[in-house]
Amino acid sequence: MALRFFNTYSREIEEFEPRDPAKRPIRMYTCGPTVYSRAHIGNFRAYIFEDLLQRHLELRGYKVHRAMNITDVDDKTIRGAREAGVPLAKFTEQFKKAFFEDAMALRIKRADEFPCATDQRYIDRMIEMIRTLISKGLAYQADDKSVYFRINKFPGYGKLAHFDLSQLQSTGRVKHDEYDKEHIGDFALWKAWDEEDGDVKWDSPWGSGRPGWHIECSAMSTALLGDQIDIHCGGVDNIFPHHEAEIAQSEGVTDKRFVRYWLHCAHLLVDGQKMAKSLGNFYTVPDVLAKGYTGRELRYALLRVHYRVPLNFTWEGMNEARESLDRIDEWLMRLREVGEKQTVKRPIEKTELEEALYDDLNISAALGFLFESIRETNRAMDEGKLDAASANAWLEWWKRINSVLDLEPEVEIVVPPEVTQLAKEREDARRKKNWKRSDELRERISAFGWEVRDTKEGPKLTRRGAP
RNA sequence: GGCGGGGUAGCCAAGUGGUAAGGUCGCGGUCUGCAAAACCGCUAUUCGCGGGUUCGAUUCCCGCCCCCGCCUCCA
Repeated sequence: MALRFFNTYSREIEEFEPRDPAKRPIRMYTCGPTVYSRAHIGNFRAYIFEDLLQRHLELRGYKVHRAMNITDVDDKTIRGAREAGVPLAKFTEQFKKAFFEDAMALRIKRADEFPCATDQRYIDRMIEMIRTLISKGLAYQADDKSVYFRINKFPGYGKLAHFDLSQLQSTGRVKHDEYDKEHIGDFALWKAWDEEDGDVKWDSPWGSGRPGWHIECSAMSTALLGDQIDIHCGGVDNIFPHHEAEIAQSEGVTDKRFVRYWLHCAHLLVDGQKMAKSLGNFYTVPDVLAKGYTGRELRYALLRVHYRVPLNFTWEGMNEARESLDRIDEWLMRLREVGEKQTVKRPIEKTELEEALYDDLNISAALGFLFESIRETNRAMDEGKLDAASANAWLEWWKRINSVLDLEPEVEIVVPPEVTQLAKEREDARRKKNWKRSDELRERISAFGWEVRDTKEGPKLTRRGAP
């Protein structure tokens, strides 16, 4: 079955054909965080989508080489550092660290490369690219000493966003220096130093300054992945201007098609509104963990809705995530019990879940199949009709599936001695049919976060909301 | 104004030209001392609204309404 993705460029679902699948890995570039504050869970929705995409490609047998940039110089990082009274690098360091912590909590696979915009290697490359753009007439230095991209000289500008440049309206979000630019839509490649930048500056043929926002991605992606990359992802808000500008810069320099497939993730909403720092309606990963949820639960909550559909974040949704995961956990435990005695392992031949993902990562259909399978195998186990070999076959299947979803609970959690002791006392009480004491002890066990279940094989302790 | 995304049960959410997956919640049942877990049953005569095409539309076409996003440094 063919792998298909919705390409923002064409606005159509297209069959995925990597540029050169035989000779080299798929080249994937994903827009990463701007490290001026801790990323919020809306940012992480995009990173989880990219994680799902990469893992799914790998399950399919592709090798993936992925780069994720870290923007560690821009207006906001400079302002933050100034306000904190620390050097830029020191200011951004804490948020880089936080980003990796949060990504790990959400089980996001590390990219192969995490280039930083302030790396001299990339600054040099940006300067080189800007030089080329100027020599081709695609860029110019204005009176304010900054260098701008001349969008009127690049005919394709606006094609990704499907914008007609004459229709552009200012939202007032960004201050325009209209006197200096030839066209209001011209964007900065190199920003001339000004006082507010303090000691944040690099030398260039156009004087001291710093890179514009978009050029870093063009420089780092082409430096690490080559002139032409297979997949480029980000949030929908990056379509314009950021990715549009990247196309203009990269293709302006190389004269080659920059990206084959543009994939964009819809926003995470709160109360029906986009989650954003500027609106103040955001949660960070630690905020969610502080409410008692695990990274795994948040991962599930952000993963379970198709990436192109806006997802409204709610605590009710977090609870649904918890309950759904508990269902999966219970199922795995039962399968392991049934499969224990049998060692021959061969996955069950079920491809529905993977096929759902082939269809533009249809995660909802995929999870639908997972839960249907869970119900069917649970029924078979209830009836004693699932043999050890089949249980193991399902476990092997799950192992494959879980390499994409990564939703399995952490290693077996050891039951604390206090809980074991309470469970023992409860069994004594139950033997004496002292139900009142038995129920009290169940309550006390529950207070430790554990649940005791009386099964035919005796009492069993399980942990609710496992990490 | 331009360009997108979305509107399917209390909530979340797939899907198809032939009469609606799954999750969660709720109710009833089996099991249990009682529970829990699991399973069984019930829960949208209906897919934003109005037309059209069709034997048949939630699905295709036209018009309209509502929500969200982007329109030059937001994932």
